[in-house]
Amino acid sequence: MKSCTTDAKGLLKIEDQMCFALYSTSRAITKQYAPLLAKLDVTYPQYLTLMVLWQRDGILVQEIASSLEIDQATATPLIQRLEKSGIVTRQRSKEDERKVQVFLTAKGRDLYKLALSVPHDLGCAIGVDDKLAKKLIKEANSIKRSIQRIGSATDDKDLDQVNTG
Amino acid sequence: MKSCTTDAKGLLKIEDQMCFALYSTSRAITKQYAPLLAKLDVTYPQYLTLMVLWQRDGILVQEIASSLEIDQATATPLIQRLEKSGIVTRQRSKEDERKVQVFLTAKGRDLYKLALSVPHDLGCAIGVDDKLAKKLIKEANSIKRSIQRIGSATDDKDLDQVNTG
DNA sequence: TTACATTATATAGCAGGCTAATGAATTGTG
DNA sequence: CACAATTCATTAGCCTGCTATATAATGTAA
Repeated sequence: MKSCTTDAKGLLKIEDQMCFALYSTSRAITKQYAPLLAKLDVTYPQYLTLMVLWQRDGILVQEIASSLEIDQATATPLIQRLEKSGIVTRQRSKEDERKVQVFLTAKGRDLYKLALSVPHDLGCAIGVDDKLAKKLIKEANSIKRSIQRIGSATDDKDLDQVNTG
Repeated sequence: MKSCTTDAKGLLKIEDQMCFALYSTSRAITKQYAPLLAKLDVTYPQYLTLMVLWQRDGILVQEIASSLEIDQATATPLIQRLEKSGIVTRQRSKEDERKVQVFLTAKGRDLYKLALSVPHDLGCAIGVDDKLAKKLIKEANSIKRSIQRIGSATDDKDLDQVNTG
């Protein structure tokens, strides 16, 4: 009788896990980005970094990290690689020497024109209609808000739960 | 006039990107898993691997890879780390020496009992109701299907698109 | 049966991700 | 002012992920 050490009842199935659905789908889409971003010679996280810089050039390492919702220690080498590619430059702030500002180079600014076709091309590659995309963004954001809400509730008292795995 | 090299019109904003929403949300949830899985002394991908093995012990490396929707070259070292932790054993198949079967050890089987509380505890940590979770799984799966559909359509002729970024 | 393709796994090299620890600059406080 | 705490960035060490390549076993065709 192995019923205690195997999942005969199917209580822990990978295809029922919300996190797995998001994790595998985001990787599937990222894989579709790859050939498009290859034309700009950047990776997906580097592309996200550029998006932020095209909005606000000269922002700090920490601001890029929080925009991408990644750790600062992940952002530093990411930006260093962009610097090595000649897409950005880094420069210590004069007012506060702890801070490092990230600036687009001419090459980095020029990539913007190439990037403009990426969303359209990706739409072709994944064939997802705009309505579903917007709905998913909304739902994903509501999950992140919920996590933040619970996480900040140091006094976690009456938090009831469900099996959302 | 920098309007050609910066995104004044907001055409490429990170918060409008569906892929970013999935990518950042999946990492946010994975971070909530970490303390729960620390009790089993496994990572999230290792936990997914265990889920598959609790369903079908003794399956091949390639079967684990396809279940997790990761590359086979990612699966091998993942399984090797589980082996080093004493959670699984690997063994060349007798009938076909190319194949490697992965078996749970007693320790690996025992972890199942501990894992049973993970979905509940994660629900507490992220506070997402079951209905939303199921909806997201469905939507994510429909995206993956759409990608497969287009990807397999070598004769991609009349595929119209949208900006789903 | 030799030759060639295919299959299954493993390895190498690179780019993220994370936590933890380090270092340098700034801020806050007694 | 001095010293502690904080802040910002970097580095180190680990675990994913990927592509490309290698290696061995199997399948297939001439």
